[in-house]
Amino acid sequence: MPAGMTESGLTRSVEDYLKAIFQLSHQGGFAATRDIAAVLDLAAPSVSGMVKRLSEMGLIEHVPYRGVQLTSQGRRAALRMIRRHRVLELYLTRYLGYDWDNVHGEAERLEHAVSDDLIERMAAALGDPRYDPHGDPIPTAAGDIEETELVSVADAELGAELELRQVGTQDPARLRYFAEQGLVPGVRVTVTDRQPFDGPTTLFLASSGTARIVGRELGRLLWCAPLGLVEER
Amino acid sequence: MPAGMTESGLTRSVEDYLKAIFQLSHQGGFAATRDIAAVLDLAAPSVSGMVKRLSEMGLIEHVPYRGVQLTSQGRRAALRMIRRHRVLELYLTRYLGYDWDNVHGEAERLEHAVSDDLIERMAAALGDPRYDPHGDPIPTAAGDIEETELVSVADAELGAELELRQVGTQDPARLRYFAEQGLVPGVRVTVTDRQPFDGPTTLFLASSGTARIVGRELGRLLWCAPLGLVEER
DNA sequence: TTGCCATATTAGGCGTGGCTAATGTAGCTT
DNA sequence: AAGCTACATTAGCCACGCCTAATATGGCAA
Repeated sequence: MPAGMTESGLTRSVEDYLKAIFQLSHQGGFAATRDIAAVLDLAAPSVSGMVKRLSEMGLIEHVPYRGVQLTSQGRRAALRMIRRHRVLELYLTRYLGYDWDNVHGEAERLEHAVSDDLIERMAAALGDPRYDPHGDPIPTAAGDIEETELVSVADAELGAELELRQVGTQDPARLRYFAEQGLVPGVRVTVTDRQPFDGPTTLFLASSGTARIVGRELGRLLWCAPLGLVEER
Repeated sequence: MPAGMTESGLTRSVEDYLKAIFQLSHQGGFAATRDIAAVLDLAAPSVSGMVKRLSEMGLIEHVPYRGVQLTSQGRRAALRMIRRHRVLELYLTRYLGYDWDNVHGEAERLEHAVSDDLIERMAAALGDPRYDPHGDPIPTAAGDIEETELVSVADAELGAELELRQVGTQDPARLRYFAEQGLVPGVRVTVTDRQPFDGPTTLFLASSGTARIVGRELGRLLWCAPLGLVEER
């Protein structure tokens, strides 16, 4: 086996591209070259070059000047990386004293180095978890991932009773702020108010009996399920 | 910071070379190009090329046609990698169900990816351990390593009472065999016999009251301290 | 002393994965 | 319909880290 490869037979770079493309083509669409470049912090021509290689490897479909889409093989590899990342985040948080705001970078590097065997040992130690510390679903070892319809706090209807499910950022400062505000996965909130012109949303937290005002930018990071429709998790 | 680098600012390759050179120049001497190549499973010219770079980086001294030696900076970097490797081996063994015969490869890949922070968290969880699962001393975070005079079973004097301290192989088959035979660090043995012409050594195991016959090749892998001079560890 | 042989080095090449500068293309706007 | 602009691609470059083939060196043996 050639050098520079991880257990999957792919390079670290390839693994990072696939993960980025997966996240960008979330709703079935195409991922644009410049968006991939932005996510990975690379120059656009570097992405063009890699796109060519990934496409020759059968991991993506490339429509010139349109963007790329994962093939089923590429999707499988991407989900594998996401499983690794999320299992690592949860393990580090649960057993090694990491917090949800500083665990991302460590998992980002480890996800390329650990064996599948180690990931499964960690998952077993964690009791085959379904969600990572940010509430994101952990794909199964078989490559299935839960897809739930969620609504962001910024878009939720007035009066809606919601359960906060996922916090969609890895920015440490924002995560620390959310934690301070008690805005963590599992919390139940009611949307009591929203200012006009895309203004901030006011939430009532059932548990603490207090209110929170959440601006547009942060509100878009807080993903909720309508209460009442809440399945057990 | 340029790409392809680990937390130390060195590449994976560089880290591997330094570790190999450290282990080869164990007793203060020079490490030869071909020995480095053999340890890392590379062609000799690849090593010549890297030697040039390492030497320009100030990590080694190179005497052409003689070999290389670590500078103090190189030694520090090598000991850091050895600490990482050994802490990882012990952590994986203690907490994630690995055995001493299958933990090496996993640690070998992780040692390049984990942060110093994570290593220190693991070390803390383990109670600042001094020895890895094979009995090898773990360098401190400050870069000090215990140096003990040990004698191999193959060279030990007849009648000597010894404590087995280190098992000097990573070969799974040999390690499993040693474990089956009860030849693990901490065990006390007496050298009761040795066949002539570099023949096998017979050991008496105090704990089980049984004898073991150990051939030359394996005997050289079992490193012992004379009993009586045994400091607490 | 001269060869020979093991070892080391130099020469030249390749794949990966970045970069900048130059060029092409699609789609909106006037 | 023409042109502008944002985006994508191609061209050409570089560092890293490996390789094989060719050459140099040092030490032992005849």
